[in-house]
Amino acid sequence: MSISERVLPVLPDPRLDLPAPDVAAAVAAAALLGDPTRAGILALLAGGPHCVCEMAAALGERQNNVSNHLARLRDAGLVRASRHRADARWVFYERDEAACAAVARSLEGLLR
Amino acid sequence: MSISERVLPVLPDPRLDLPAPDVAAAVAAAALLGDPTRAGILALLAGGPHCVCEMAAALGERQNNVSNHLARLRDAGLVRASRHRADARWVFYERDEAACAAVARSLEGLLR
DNA sequence: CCGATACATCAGTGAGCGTTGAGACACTTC
DNA sequence: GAAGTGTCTCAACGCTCACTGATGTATCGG
Repeated sequence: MSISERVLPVLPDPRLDLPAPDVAAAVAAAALLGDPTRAGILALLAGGPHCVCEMAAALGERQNNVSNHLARLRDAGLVRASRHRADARWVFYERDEAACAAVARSLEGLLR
Repeated sequence: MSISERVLPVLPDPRLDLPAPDVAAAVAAAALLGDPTRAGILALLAGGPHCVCEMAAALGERQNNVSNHLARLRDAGLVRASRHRADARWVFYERDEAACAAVARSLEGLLR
C-alpha cells in the first residue's frame, strides 16, 4: 500500500520548479460532461438523433432547460441541430462524432 | 450539414417514453476532473509520485487548497497517500492506475 | 390572419462548490 | 521537552452555474 522506495528519494528534496501541466482543454471538456442533464443528452444521442421534447421527457427536465444545455453543447461543437423537413418546427439534434472523439482523447490524456 | 433523412421519420412522431440513461458514475467522474486544480494534480501524478508542496508550487495554489482537492481524489480512490520513510512529515501521493482506468472507461462510455 | 406548437433566449434567483484563514495534527530536530 | 516543518481539517465567505419563469422566434394548421 506504500509507494515504492525506488521512485522516491532517500531524503526528501522537493522540486519546487515543476512546470504546471496544461489541462485547460481537458478541464473544459470534463466540466461539460460533469452535469447530469448534458451527460444524459449525449448518452441519448448515442442512439441516434432526437428532438428536444423527446430528450426532455426522457430526462425528466423541462424543454427550456434542455434547450439551454443543448446550446452549451452546440457552442462546444459536440452536437449539431437541423430542422425536420416535413415539419420544420421540430429541431433534431445529433452528435458530432469527431468532436466527441476529440473530447474523449483529451480526457484520456489526463488519465493515461 | 443536415441529419440524414433515412434515420428520421417522414412525419415527426416523438417517443416520449424513452428510458433515462444511467450516467451517474460518468457524471461523478467528470465532475472530479472538471476542476483545474484536481486535473492538474492528476496530470502531475502521471509523471510519478509527488509530495503536496511540490504540487502546490507547480500549480500556483496554496498547500491547504491542494490538500483539500487531494482529499476529494482520495475519497474517489483515484490517488493514494503514503508518508516518506526517512522523513514522515512528507506525504507523497501517487495515482491508482486501476481506478483511473476505470474512470477513463466510464467517460469513454459516454462518448463512444 | 390567428391560434397552436416546438423550440430558443434571457434576466433573476438560489444552491452548491472552490477558496480562504485559522487552527490542529504528525513528525523531526535541537 | 520545545520549536520548527509539512500536512490536514473545517467553518465561513464569495462566486459560479443550473434552474426557473417569462418572453421571443419560427413554423404549421385552419
